[in-house]
Order: sequence, then C-alpha cells, then structure tokens
Amino acid sequence: MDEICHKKIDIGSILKEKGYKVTEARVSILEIFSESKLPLNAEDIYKRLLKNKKGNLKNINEATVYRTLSSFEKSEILKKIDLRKDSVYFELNNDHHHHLVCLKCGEIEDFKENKDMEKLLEKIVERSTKFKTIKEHSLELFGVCKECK
Amino acid sequence: MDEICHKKIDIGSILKEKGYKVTEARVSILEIFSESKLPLNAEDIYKRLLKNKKGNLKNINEATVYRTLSSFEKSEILKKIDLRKDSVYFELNNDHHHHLVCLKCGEIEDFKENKDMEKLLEKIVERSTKFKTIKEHSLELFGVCKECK
DNA sequence: TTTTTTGCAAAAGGTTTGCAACACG
DNA sequence: CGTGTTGCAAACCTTTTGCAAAAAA
Repeated sequence: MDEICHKKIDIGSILKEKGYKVTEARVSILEIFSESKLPLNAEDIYKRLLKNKKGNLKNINEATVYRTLSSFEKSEILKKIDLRKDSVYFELNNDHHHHLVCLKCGEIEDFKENKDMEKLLEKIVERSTKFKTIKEHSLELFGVCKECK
Repeated sequence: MDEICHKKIDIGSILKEKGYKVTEARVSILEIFSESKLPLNAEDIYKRLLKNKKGNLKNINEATVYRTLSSFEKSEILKKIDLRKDSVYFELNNDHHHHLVCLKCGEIEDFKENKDMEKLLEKIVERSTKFKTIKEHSLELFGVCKECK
C-alpha cells in the first residue's frame, strides 16, 4: 500500500476550495479518479459513471464529463498526460510521478520522481535563455513490457 | 526528382533506405522538416506545401500529408511530440533533444539530452518490474516564457 | 507493366458549444 | 432566488479510409 497515489482526499473540500459548486457530476468524477490506479480518459470516466449509476441515479452526460475534466485541469485538480494514444488522459494532480507505457498492450507502470530528476530539470531551466521557471513537465517512457516481448 | 537538399540530409537515400519510392510528396515533406527548427503538425506542413507550390506545380492533398507523417513515424524518420496542443506534432528523428514550451504563446526552446539524463532513465528502468528496456521517452517542460510574464 | 502512392470525398473519432432547463448555495 | 451547472443535439476539427486514377521502378 501507499506506494504511489491513493491518499484519501476530501472531495467536497477540494471542490469548494477551488470555487466549484459541489455537484453530483463533479463528486462522482473525482471519486472515480481517486479510486483509479491508472490515468483515465473521458470515455473511461463516462463508462464508469454509467456502471455506477445503473441503479437509480440519473446519468451524467458525456459533454459534462469533457467540461468537467477540462475545468479540473485548469484549476489543477487533474493533470493531463500524454500516453501516445488517441485521446487525452488525466490523473489526480496530487502525487508527482510518471509512467512507463507499453507500446503494444498499453500496460502502465508508475515511477516516482526523485531529487536527481528535479536537479536535472533545474539545470535545464538555468541554461535556458527564454524561460526562467517551468510549471510542469512530461516524462513518460515508452517501450515493450516483459509480457509482450 | 533531383531538388537541392538545403541541409545535410540526403532525402533520396533516406527514402530508399526505408523502402519508400521517391515521390514528390515525400521529398517535399522531408524538405520542410529539414528546414524547420520547430516541430510541425499536419496543417503546418500542408500550408507550407501550398505556399511552395503556388506557382505551377500541383498541390499535395491533406490526406497524403497525414499518411506520409504517419508512415514516416512508423519507419522512424520522424518522431511524434506532445506539445499539449490539439494536434500531433512531429520532427526529424535525427537529433536527440527535448523542448521547453510556453503555455501562453507556444514559444519553443530546445535542449539537448545529456549523460545525466540517460543514467537517470537507466536507473528507472532497472527498478521497473514490468519493463526491461525502453525504446523512447517524452520529456517536455511547460511554463511561461520571459516574454509572456 | 506491376506495385505503390495519391487525390478525392466521405466518414470516423474525439471534443466543443449554444441554449434552455435545472440545481446548488 | 440567482448564478453556475448540466443535458441535449448539433457542430467542429483533426485524422482515417475506400476506391479509382496516377506515378514510380
């Protein structure tokens, strides 16, 4: 446990903190992210919402999913990840890590960012002529996993 | 097809090496990449083709651009880059570097990858349980450039 | 000539948007 | 109750595809 991800998050407070009204769509979407070990795209979210709600609750529209993901990204609740797939993936922005991605089967393994990495990035920015600071960075490694070999 | 090559790459040989027939579309597209300092997307390429050809030569279709980019990526003449924009960017796969990207104006600055970086990546893969080697990686830094500050 | 490549047009995703109805605070 | 949020459907934009015509080897 507690390797990467999965801190308990107080969804209500997060939303209020960012000035959002606490709606069913937003809460459900954040729940899904907080329960997922993997990055998710809009379709993943939409399907899980459907599954969760097949009882009595009303569905959440796909447009709402897109709007929510996009606004959560702007307010830095989520971050966007490029997995070299056709759609955009997101994950919670509360734990700094990156991914190893299998180009064949899509398998994903997380790895934490460490001090060495941070120092390296600092050096890069120091040497830059056009930038003084950076806000974020991508670092995803692509290969073929042992299973697919 | 014996256009002058403005850089050091021999477009004809590259194409033949990879088993491609040497067509006007492919040569023109590679010329554009070899003259560009920045990553380009399909639309960029298409527009530049239009501009180049506005004299008498016939245009190259957008579908051809997409097909060419995609096949050049598979044959590793080009590589795909995620710049957090709406479309996919490519650049020549002949020089290992990464980018600092301005989230406001899109300004791009290159930086070279160094030994430290390589060692760091090696360590990550060593520690991985699911992967033994990686083929490639993304590393793009996003921030706001001095101009936009 | 044979095989590959291209143009065209149509369609396929994925994502965004306008607007009226709805719900949180 | 007022403003922010959502559902719906249509539009949008980038990218892909089938097929016949054209070009390379």
